[in-house]
Amino acid sequence: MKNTQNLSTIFIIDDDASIGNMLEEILKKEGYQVLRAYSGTEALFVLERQKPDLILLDLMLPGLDGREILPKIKGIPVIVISARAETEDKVSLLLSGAADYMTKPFDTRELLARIVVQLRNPSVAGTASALEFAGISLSADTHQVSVWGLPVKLTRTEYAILKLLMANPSQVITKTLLLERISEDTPDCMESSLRVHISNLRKKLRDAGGQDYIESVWGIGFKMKEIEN
Amino acid sequence: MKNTQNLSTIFIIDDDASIGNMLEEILKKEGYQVLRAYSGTEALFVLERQKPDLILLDLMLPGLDGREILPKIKGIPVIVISARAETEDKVSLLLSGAADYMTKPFDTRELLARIVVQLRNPSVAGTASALEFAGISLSADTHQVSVWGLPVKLTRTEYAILKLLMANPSQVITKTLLLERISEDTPDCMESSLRVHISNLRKKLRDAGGQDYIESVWGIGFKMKEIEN
DNA sequence: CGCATTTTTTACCGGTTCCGGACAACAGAA
DNA sequence: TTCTGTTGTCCGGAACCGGTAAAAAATGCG
Repeated sequence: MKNTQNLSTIFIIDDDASIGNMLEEILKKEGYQVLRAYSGTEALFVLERQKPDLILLDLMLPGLDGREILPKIKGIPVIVISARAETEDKVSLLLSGAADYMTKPFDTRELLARIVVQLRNPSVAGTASALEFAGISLSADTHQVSVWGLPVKLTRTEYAILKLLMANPSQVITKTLLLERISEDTPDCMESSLRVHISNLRKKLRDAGGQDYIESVWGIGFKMKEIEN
Repeated sequence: MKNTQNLSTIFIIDDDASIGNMLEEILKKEGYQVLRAYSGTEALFVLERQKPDLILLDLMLPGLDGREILPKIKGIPVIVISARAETEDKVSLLLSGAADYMTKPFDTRELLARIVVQLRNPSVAGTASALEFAGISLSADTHQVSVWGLPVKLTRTEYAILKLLMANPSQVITKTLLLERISEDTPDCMESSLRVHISNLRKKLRDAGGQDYIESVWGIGFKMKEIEN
């Protein structure tokens, strides 16, 4: 069963033309859309305007190393392809955010299978465009939120928090997870800020909807309150 | 700081005791909760009552083959471990739903990294890490506990204790182990405190369920009481 | 540059939870 | 039984956490 309908876009980042061409050919034969980049800087440039569903990243790159661009990729699964077979390399790359690691030379059938595995994941691929929860509606494209029709003006952070909470209703979101998602690269110690943001968000929602929507779980984090009609 | 709170449960399905024991030891050292099963049928039986966060599945199993139980697992990532290195095996297993595939012998560091990759996934909305025992249900998602449907409000420590006890039902948990897991950053948290926590936990469960669920083993520790219907 | 908005820090309060001692109740050994 | 070590529970103080307001710092905008 091939992906003949749901053609996903795969981004090949590889300076080696021969391997890249072979991959492109195989992937296209499988019905995938293919993007190409031949250096790390080029890859980042492409990623600024396009959002592929999967990235095949060769580590040996001119200019920016693969290791350096991996942390800059967010929300897209990355399969690292490398000639290095040492465990240290695999471990460090996987822990740095890679979704999988294949050693050259590899069997293309296995690569194709592992690509399917990644694309099968409904994680970030289709970022839900609209969320709805007990009167709160949140649209991703317009970045607007309304409670029972009344528009509510939220700041960027408040919006991010609410989105994360509404994406997993009735599930506790850890404070650490919230902090990671909201302010990506601050080392630590803004747990107090989170409290303030939650407080402000609560207030705005309460002013618009008349009730408190966010529940705090002592010592753990926050969740959307279960509302019974 | 280490993730003391979010210890995930990993389910090892392997009939080979030596490999299984080694895995269990390593995983526990990493702070994971471990479940074991030694056959396919046993694995399915366990999965009816518990929902781990990840499954390590050895293909060579007595009775039900690993291939047969893989399709029955839904919503939990499965890392297949097998001695067969042929591409056909990898491909078929990956396409059948496996999240990853490791060939024996493998480097445990790589396995640990790949486990992290799977657990890192903002997992399927499905309820992971749910435990059920004689009317007590404990869900990791909502961080809530209920006895025969009645919600019980537990402290963070109480929750941790109960989770540890319920993860290994009818097995004595030593006081020292409980102390290690619960207050990771207190040098030697007094044993008297643990007694208090257990006492409070007992009281809350008793108030909701009408009976005492925790049994104390003189001089050793605690375990869940065996309850006959 | 000045101004407005947003984010972060700081401080404080009230409530929750934890700790560890005290002491009675209990189980096991002699 | 008596003695000894363990367990269950009560309790006060300490430490911690969460909510909010106000100030300070950072950011965006014209």
